Amino acid sequence: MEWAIQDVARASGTTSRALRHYGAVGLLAPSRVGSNGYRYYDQAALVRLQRILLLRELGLGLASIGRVIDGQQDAAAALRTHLRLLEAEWERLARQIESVRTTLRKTERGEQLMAAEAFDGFDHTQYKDEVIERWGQDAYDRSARWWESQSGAEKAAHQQRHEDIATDWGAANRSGAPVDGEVAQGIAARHVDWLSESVPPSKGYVANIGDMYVADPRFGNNYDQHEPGTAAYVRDALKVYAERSL
Amino acid sequence: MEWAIQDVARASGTTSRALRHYGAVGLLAPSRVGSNGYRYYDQAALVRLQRILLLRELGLGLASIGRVIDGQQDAAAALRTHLRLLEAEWERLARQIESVRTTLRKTERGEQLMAAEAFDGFDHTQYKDEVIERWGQDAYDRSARWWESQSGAEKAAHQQRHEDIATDWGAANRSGAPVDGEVAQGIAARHVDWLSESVPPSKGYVANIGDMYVADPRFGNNYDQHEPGTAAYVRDALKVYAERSL
DNA sequence: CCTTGACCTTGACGCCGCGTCAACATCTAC
DNA sequence: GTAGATGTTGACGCGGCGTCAAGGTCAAGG
Repeated sequence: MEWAIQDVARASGTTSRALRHYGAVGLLAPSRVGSNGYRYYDQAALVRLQRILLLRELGLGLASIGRVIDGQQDAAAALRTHLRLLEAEWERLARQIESVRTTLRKTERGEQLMAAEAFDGFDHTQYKDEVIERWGQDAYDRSARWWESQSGAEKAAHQQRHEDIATDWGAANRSGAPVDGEVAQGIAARHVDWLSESVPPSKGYVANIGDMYVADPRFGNNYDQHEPGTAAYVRDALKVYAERSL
Repeated sequence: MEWAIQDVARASGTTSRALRHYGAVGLLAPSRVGSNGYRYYDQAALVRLQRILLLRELGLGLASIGRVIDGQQDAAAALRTHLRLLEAEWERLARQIESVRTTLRKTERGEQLMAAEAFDGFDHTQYKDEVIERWGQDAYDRSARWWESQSGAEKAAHQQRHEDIATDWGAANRSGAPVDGEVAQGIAARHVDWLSESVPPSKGYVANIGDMYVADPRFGNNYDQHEPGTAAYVRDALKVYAERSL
């Protein structure tokens, strides 16, 4: 007993195009191909198709399905792997939905949160892992809570202050002012003051954050863009400031 | 102040490839292009980029982002539409995850649910609308509940019984046995008995279901594949049986 | 001046699972 | 014979870039 492609498609709830596709990728070959090129499927092919469609409904990719069906991979193992992927995606979606809801609420309240919050290289979510690794979970949590509590305008102001400080760092470096001189130490004081808006800065924190500016170009560029080598200059000036004044 | 593409990429947490892509699709043009073809971005471009990335993090497509940013579409409206999509997808994923978990449990218990539950052309979900239209909502609900309550093995057995009956219908038709004769009516009795597994068959139901076998090839093929014209044969035999015995 | 290495360009394919024409051959029924 | 349903292969499209490929440009150092 055999069926034409359209019969199979209707019986299985898929399409003839999909069946041809499965043939093309070597997932399901017709049991017979007529001299006219027509594809015919027998009972065995239907069973195989059914297994394919079952796994596909679960969201597996055609490649995995092929491996499972041909016995090259354990079905349970494939499903477990797949399940983890699905769950991760599901959680990602949940977070995204929350973000959209929040953003929607804010825009409806008329907030212009998409305005001019220029990049500051200190995005409190983007570098989450690094921040936690270096200063611990609480520091991150406090910082994140603080950041979340700010309005768009407050965030923008905060970043503007930093932008000004970075510009001054660049100018100081360009002018050749010594890192332990009055100019540099004055900027360092403002820098620490700026830092204290989000996190109460300890001596060790201030002394070491400069290393990160130098080591990590994602942070350092904020300074080096004004004048090359400024990140290192900032690092040294902050170390001096931490020793002297904290 | 302007920045080279790589600087912008690092500062914004994206890639130069993406920036070129945004340029190519008209989403974000560089503020200046050098005579050497190099792209440079100024503050305004950065602000625009930031809005792009914000919306992209929320999962919006580049096309929508373009419309929103260029003020051709209300941001709130776009976000609401998008939110509905996300929520639908989220629920779909949740259902899929449940399916995978169920399937995984079964395969781990050793059940061969991917085995030979061949298509029967009577899939209780596939033809939902038709079934409801012909026999009403309750009939469908009852049938669906019954079907759902069956295990894989029970479903397979149910379908195997039908497969046997269909084979016999084909043989009876081929042999030329009269539809009101002993052979055909015997098969009709088994057929009705089989039907009663899922739905208590009324006289009218039995008398008319044969019409559907003939009218709808998706159903009729199950019989005609054994011997052409068997669907009509079954229809006639069932009509006689309904009159005489129900 | 030359090299090295980092960075820039355009162009094009790949991914994933088919949907959707297009252009043409074949089967079925009247 | 002819219409209409159904079959074939071939190729593009989708979304958002990643990832070569092949080559031009620039700053720094010898």
